[in-house]
Parts: sequence; structure tokens; C-alpha cells
Amino acid sequence: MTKPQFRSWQSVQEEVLRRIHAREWPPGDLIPNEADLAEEFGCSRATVNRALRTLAETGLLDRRRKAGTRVAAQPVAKATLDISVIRMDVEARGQRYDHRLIARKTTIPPTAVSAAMQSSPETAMLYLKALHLADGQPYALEDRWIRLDVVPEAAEERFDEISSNEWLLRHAPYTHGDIAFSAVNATDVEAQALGCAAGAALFIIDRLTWNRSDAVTKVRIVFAPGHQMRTVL
Amino acid sequence: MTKPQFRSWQSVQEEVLRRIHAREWPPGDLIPNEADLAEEFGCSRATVNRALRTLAETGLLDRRRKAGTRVAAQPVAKATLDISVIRMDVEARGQRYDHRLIARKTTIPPTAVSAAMQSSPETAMLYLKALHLADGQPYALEDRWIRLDVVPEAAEERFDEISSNEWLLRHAPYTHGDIAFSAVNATDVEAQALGCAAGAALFIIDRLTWNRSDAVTKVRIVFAPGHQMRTVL
DNA sequence: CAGTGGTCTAGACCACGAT
DNA sequence: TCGTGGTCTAGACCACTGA
Repeated sequence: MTKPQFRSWQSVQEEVLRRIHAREWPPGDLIPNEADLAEEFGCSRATVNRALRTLAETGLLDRRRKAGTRVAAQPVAKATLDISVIRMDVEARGQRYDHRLIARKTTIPPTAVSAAMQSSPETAMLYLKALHLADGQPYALEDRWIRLDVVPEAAEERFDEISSNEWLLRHAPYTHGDIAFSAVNATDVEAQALGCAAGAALFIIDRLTWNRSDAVTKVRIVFAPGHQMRTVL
Repeated sequence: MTKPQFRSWQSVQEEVLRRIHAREWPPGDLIPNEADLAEEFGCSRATVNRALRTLAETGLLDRRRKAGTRVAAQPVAKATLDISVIRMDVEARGQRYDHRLIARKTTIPPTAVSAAMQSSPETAMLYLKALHLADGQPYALEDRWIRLDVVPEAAEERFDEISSNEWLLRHAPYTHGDIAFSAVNATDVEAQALGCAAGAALFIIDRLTWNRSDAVTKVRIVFAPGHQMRTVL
């Protein structure tokens, strides 16, 4: 018989997936090491490594030096969310995007904000509030604090032509961020801005963005009722 | 002068990140090709490739054959969410996990469910309803439909010892899934089960899981008020 | 058509960590 | 201790796609 050939790392990955789904390699099972698989598949070890490493990144395999590679018993599904600029989201839905600046002021933030951003409680920050529209309908409400000592150029920007979201991406580098998703009941102010009933359940995103050890901006985006964030596993 | 050496793909990646953050390579800029960078960094092209490919996966670089590699102008942040078994979530918070089966029946699902799962409207499915508890307090409410023609063994399982969540992971392979996050107001039934006020804003996850072209299970998980799903960018 | 990234190979050395 | 995955190298060929 001729040995089946798996010449690309994708084809190796597919074969491994097939064996996992077919329960030839059941959950928790130790699978052969890279060298053996390379020989069986008729390819180099690097190719097998690429295939297995990629599967491990999705949580389907558990790899440890010396201990070998196992099929994950409790696969922790890794869902990747694309957090893009809101304008992109709206336009991707085939709708016309627009935004409206509601408030812009330089003021002392609530202590919860200054604490989260590791700023002194007396330091003023730039506060912005804006409404994002899709086909003229309220889509999301944005509340944002920007540290002027970190992004001084923001003081000169009016943010009526370009959303703060996009302006910051272009002008303020960031290294990492924390993000949280949750649900809140609409306050009266939110309800009025979004054109919904007070108390309606709203999907929200809270994001805190850092450049090295400096907090850059803190934003809460409150979506209109019914908003869904989708992805695949 | 001695050329700086970047011998690991991580160190190459850090140097590239540094140049991006320092605006040496501003957003939208075309950066040198792999071969040139390899020479400059004193490493092989494969090492540069690994560094740049990994950055491209996070959305920070945009790579195209022949066109070269550019710094993304509008980086679409890729947030990776770990969707694990609820028991793991609770235990990771240092709380005691428990669950309670509320309902278990074989019945005809609503047409919305059979349609989404591409099952005939007259075919009965297994319906489960369970409450997940953390330290004895309601944590999440789970509503699930399972296709018995796809997972016949489920008919024999009582699901009082093990949550359906974990049982399915162990017994029903899946190839992919759709997942959606949103917010709803608590119904009276949900409010009672979760011990909150009716109308409270609840964070929910809807998931539809597939094995090849067969829908396996459809589940809605409704979390108690205040629940947050966190991740990093 | 030609430049760029995408990938494969064979071999090598190394870091980690289970035993 | 020593098996396993993690990585690097130098070279090669290929696929895609912009000019």
C-alpha cells in the first residue's frame, strides 16, 4: 500500500481534526509525537508542528514539552471577536453611518474613572459624549474620557468631523487594553438618546486602553436595544 | 558599530512593535520586505515571517503578496474570548459550583428552533433547562435543545449528575458553532429562577453548535444581573 | 512579468518538565 | 535524566497579485 501523503500543514491539520471528530483520538487521549506523525504523514516535522501548534491555539489540543500532545478533554472554545471602529460595523451592515457630538468638555472625572485610569483625582480630563447613527437611527451611545496629559493633542480636536474612536486610532498609539461586555438597564438619559424605553436592556462594551503603563482612554459604548455581537467558534 | 541582533521571533516582534508605537512606521506605512528585515535583524527569513505573520493575525499588520506588509491604518482589534464550561468559570472565580436540573422533556420545539437547527418541524427534540449556581447563588440559567437524531445517546442520560454542557463536550463532537452575545430584560420566569427583579438587564449568550452539516444543540445561557465577560486586547 | 509573502525541508540545538 | 515540543537556519519552490 502507498502511504497517504499530507504535504501541507493545512492537510495535516484536517487529518488530525478528522481523527479527533471520528473519536480515533478521543478527548484526553495522548497522540503520537511530532517526529512519528511526520514520518507517518510523509512530511517534515516542521509541517506537523505548524498544524498541531495552530490547533493548540484554538484550544483543541493541549501541548506540553515532554508530556506530549493531548486532545483537550474540555476544549475551551476560543471565540475571536473583531472589535472595529463603529463606522465600519455600521457600513458592513450596509447602512449609512453618521455621528453626532453631544458633549465635549474638560473636567474633573468621577473618582471611579480617575482611579481606573490611575490618574490623580484632581487632574482634569477630556470628556466626550457622542451618538452613532445607522441610517439615521440611533445605533450606539459613546461616553469617553481621554487623559490630556497622555494625549495633549486631543485638546485641540473638536471631534465633530471625525469620531473620537477613529481619531484616537490615528493619533494615539496603544499597546493593550481591557475590555468587558455586559448588560444594563437604560437610564432615562440613555433611553432618550437612543430612542428607547427607560429600563430597556442594553448591551454595553467597556474598554480601557493603555500605552505602556499609561491609561489613554476609557470608553463605554451603549448599544441600542436588540444589538447582538456575533462570532463563530 | 555592531548590528543589533534579534535572534528569536519574539524579539523581532517586539522590535517591530516598538517601531510601530514609536511611529517610525506610522499607520498605513509600507514596511521593508521579509528578506531585507532578516538581513537587518541578523536572523533568517523564517524568523521574520513568524513574527510578522503573528502580528498580522492580531490585525496590526496587513500583508499581501507582492504588495508587501503595511501597518494597519484602522487596526481591527481581535479580542479572544475563552468560552469554557460554566463550571470552570465559576471555579476560576474561587466559588463552589453546583447545578440543578429544572426541566427535561422530549418534545416538539418551537418552529424558530427547528428552523434554526434545520430540523423538520415535527421532529421531537430533547429540551433541558438548568440553573447553574456559584456558592449556592444563581449564576446562570441554561435553556437547551438537543437533536436526538444527531445525538441519540442523550435520550438515555438524565443530566442531573453532569451538566448537559459537559456531557455534550464529552460525547458529541462538533466542528464549529455560531455564537451571539446580547442583552435582554428578565422575564418573570427568568427573574424568579435567577432571584432578580423582572425586567432586570441580563447578559446572554446564544450558541448553535454544528457537526459537519448537522446542528447538534442550541443553547441560550442567561446570566444573573451584573455578569461581565472580560478579555484583553 | 516579477516581487512579495507562504510554505516546505532536513537538520540542528535548546528549554522545559515529567518521571 | 532525557523525551518532547519550541525554535532557528539556509535554501528552495510556489502562489498570488500588482504593475
